[in-house]
Amino acid sequence: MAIEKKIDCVILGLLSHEDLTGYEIKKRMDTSLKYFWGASYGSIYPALSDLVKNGMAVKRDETENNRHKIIYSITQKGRCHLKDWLRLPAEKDELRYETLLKLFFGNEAGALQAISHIDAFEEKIEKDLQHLTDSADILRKNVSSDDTHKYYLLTVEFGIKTYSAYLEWCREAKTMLKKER
Amino acid sequence: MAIEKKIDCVILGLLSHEDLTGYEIKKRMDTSLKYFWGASYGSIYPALSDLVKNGMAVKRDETENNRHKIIYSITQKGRCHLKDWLRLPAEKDELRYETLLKLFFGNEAGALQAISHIDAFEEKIEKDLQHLTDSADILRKNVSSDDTHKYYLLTVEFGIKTYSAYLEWCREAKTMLKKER
DNA sequence: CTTACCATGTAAGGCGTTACATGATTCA
DNA sequence: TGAATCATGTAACGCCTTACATGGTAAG
Repeated sequence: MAIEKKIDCVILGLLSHEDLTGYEIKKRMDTSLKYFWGASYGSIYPALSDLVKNGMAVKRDETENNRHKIIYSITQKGRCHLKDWLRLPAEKDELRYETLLKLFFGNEAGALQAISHIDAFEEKIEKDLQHLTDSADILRKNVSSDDTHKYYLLTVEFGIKTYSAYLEWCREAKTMLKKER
Repeated sequence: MAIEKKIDCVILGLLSHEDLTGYEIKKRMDTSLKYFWGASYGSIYPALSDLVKNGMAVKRDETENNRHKIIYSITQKGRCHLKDWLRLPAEKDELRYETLLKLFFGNEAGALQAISHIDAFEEKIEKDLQHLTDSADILRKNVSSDDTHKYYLLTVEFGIKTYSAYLEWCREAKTMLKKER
């Protein structure tokens, strides 16, 4: 099993904090990680099976108020694997913004349409920024109690910084487009 | 042929400016578009075939100083398709930063390692920012002559804004990590 | 009683990269 | 003469998403 498969490493990373079910892992992806990494059930559950098969994690069945769960824990081998991967330099930081793509070809459609794409983008970013700011407030209160919060906060602050820059750009871009029409 | 296939729309967008060969399209992807969209030959050439098959583009063979080329042009139908796609709201703006992922799990590896990931990230961003700044300077000089430059400049300014924010974050994040060790 | 959430998975198919294969020309 | 660039393509493979399939529980 090579080191490169990202989904495995992400899951191991989450399991290194705490034991989790596949469902809970998905929730983490949709909240804490969603701004810079995503994954669906269709990749999470098979990855969990592989992890167990390769001795990186173990699973146990539990029933809580008649509800069946499969809880995964990281093994020593899994922790080593995670550490090896964390040591390697990041190889791919990539951004795919359809909004920018549409803007790039903006002359084909005109300034009004470009502005409406920017408006939609701005609205989404504003909402997400609010959410990030809330997260940061909560994290700052707990940052001393748990070291994992410190690193989580760092990624949230990355989001806040960049999303604020996006908003600045939105305003300037729209001003430019309105002026030159 | 549905509207959704991105690679087709990107190629049509490029062809809406000028006739191009597959090779030249790849070059555009690696320069003007690389900060927010990427594509390899393995997706470009098949897409070009499909585009011709569907009447969105036409190709012609040419020989320039004994060098064989296949030059593609957009058709009226292709232009309509492009415009239809440009009208639709952008559905996916997504970022996948392995650096942030590794940072998120930073407590497993420690502050020193986190800092070295940030250093690598910072170095790459600084280089790219320089390149973006150079592009912006050139574009600003030509922005009045050609409307397509205006929109190109907008995306470059997006890059400059966000990359500058990244650098600010890098410095703050490192300060935080060094202080708390 | 029905909507939302908890919970686990599979199958088909899409999309794209990497690596390979080939060959000409230009420049040092 | 050898490296870089121009130029076109294919095949294998990997990875992931979407949609489907199933069923329990909590809350309103």
